[in-house]
Amino acid sequence: MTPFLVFVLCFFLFFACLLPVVKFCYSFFLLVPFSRRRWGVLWEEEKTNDGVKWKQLEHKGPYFVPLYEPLPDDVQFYYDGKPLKLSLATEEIATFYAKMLDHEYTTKEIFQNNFFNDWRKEMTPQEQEIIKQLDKCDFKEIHKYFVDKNEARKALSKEEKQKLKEEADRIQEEYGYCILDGHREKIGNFKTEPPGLFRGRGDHPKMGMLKKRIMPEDVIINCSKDSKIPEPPVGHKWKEVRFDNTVTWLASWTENIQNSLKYIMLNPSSKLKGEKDWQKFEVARRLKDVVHRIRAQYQADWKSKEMKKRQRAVALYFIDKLALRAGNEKEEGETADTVGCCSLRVEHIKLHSKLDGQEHVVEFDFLGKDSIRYYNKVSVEKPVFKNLQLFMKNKDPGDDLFDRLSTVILNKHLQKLMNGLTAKVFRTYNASITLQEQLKALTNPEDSVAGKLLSYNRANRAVAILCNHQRSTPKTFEKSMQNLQTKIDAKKEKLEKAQQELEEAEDELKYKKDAKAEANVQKKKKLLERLKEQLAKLNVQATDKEENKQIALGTSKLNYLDPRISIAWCKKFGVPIEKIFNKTQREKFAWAIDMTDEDFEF
DNA sequence: AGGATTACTTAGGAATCAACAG
DNA sequence: CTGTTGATTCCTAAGTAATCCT
Repeated sequence: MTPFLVFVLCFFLFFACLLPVVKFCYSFFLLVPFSRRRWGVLWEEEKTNDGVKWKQLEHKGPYFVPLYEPLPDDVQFYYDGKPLKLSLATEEIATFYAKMLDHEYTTKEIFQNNFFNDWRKEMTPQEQEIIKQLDKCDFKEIHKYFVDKNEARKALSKEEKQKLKEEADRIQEEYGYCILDGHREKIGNFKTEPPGLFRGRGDHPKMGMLKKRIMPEDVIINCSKDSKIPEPPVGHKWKEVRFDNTVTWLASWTENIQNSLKYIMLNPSSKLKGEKDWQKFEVARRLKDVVHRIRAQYQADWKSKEMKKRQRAVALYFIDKLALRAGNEKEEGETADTVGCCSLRVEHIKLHSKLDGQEHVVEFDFLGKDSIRYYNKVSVEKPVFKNLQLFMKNKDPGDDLFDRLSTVILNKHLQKLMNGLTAKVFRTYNASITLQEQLKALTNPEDSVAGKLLSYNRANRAVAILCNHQRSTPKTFEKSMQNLQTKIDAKKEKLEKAQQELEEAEDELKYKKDAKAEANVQKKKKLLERLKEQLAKLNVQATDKEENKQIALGTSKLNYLDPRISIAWCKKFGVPIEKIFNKTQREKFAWAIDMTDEDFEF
């Protein structure tokens, strides 16, 4: 080897070794100050290594919720009027039911039956012999015990509460964080789910079933090979320890109700989740560029010779226009009967050639995710209407509306139209674009901050309505509305009084033009102005509240609205970001707060 | 190809916390 | 200071969609 070659080799080796150092320094000294770029660079980096989500992952495993503490001897369970001492396992399950006694769930037959079935399975043979009917079980004393215990906890002294808080903080500190690629990151759900009775939403066939306690033997740990592997609690073992860096979860277990997996994952504030979130909105922005083409195509497909294509085109139209969910098929009898677009049945829509002065109206009425009702009357294009008539012909109410379509077929089609496009992207896209348009239309630059916030909430509300994000009217709604009205009335009265006083003061000024009278007029004027402002603010509040009664704004804000739209709006109109994003939201959207200027356009 | 499994996002309600009025 | 109320945080169920498996 010639000295020259050796030199060249050393030269390259030297720089190869230096590369990580250079990279580190670069990111440290250059990118941190210009943090706007940080996310961009990181994303670029991630794209190159396919499937690998991290290089280093170290954590302590899940925090296991405390074991069951038996009831004191004087708290009794009664069967058929007679006290009955239960075995520990049976007693624990009894407490699950007892705790829920004043919840609506326990009045439902399915809940009762499922509970009783599962409970009996865990009883000793002797208990099984005695306890044969749920309605002979008396849990009242146990119920009262827990109610009292709750009260007692609330009534604890400041110091005692502080102590409990400190203990919780200690657990959070120990189990609530992990090390991911050298950064300490917050974990989302670091505790195992406690045992209890399954609370499904809507008409769930499994409500009331026993949700078993998770033990270390059920848990799979995922971490990096060279990290400090978490210790299972003493006397226990993990089900498995694996080192899979193509997934983002830290631990998982199989839940016994649906036999599905549960995961311990990172908090939304983490870099990993933030990048994913950002990516999601970038995909939606790409849809913006091609959506016109896609719309033109599905409109053309309404007239296709193939039934399959027509169904696809009509379904996509619904997903686009009404922001419906995709609607995967689900196993019958395992979950509540809910549907999305592709799984709509004939019974879920009604067709009206004419309704309330509109033509070709489709009336939707079905239960969607979480058994939330979707009810809407929409006037559609004539070909859509004709197609729906065709799809419904010779079908029973319980038949699929789109019998030749599934989410898999639809998504395969979408994938061809745009890289990364799936049905749910339309929801993200339509939500974000609606917010941007509504903000443009509703914001008045002359308004006060409070007025601008009302506009923001209204824009947010338009999105929530589009996405059908509902909530049950808060229990205290009527009362708090009344309180607000009382306040408004009081303010009005004050205002009238101030008005009168001002007039009087002005009269007096006309009468004796001295400095004192002049000052008085000015004072009264100021007071009047202030009261007017306060009244306006209260009225705004009342409007906002009423309009928000059954609408949940949080879900769209957290999941569908590109935070950069909101941040740009704040910057443009001088509204502090804290007014629209609370602490958690600011943490989740740190990536966006970092990179957004006032001229950002979705 | 298509059903099953896995991984991850989205969702509303309950529990808890903080702010405010009385 | 204390109880009420609204806001925030926690919890975990219920979706979507990718991937695995046969």
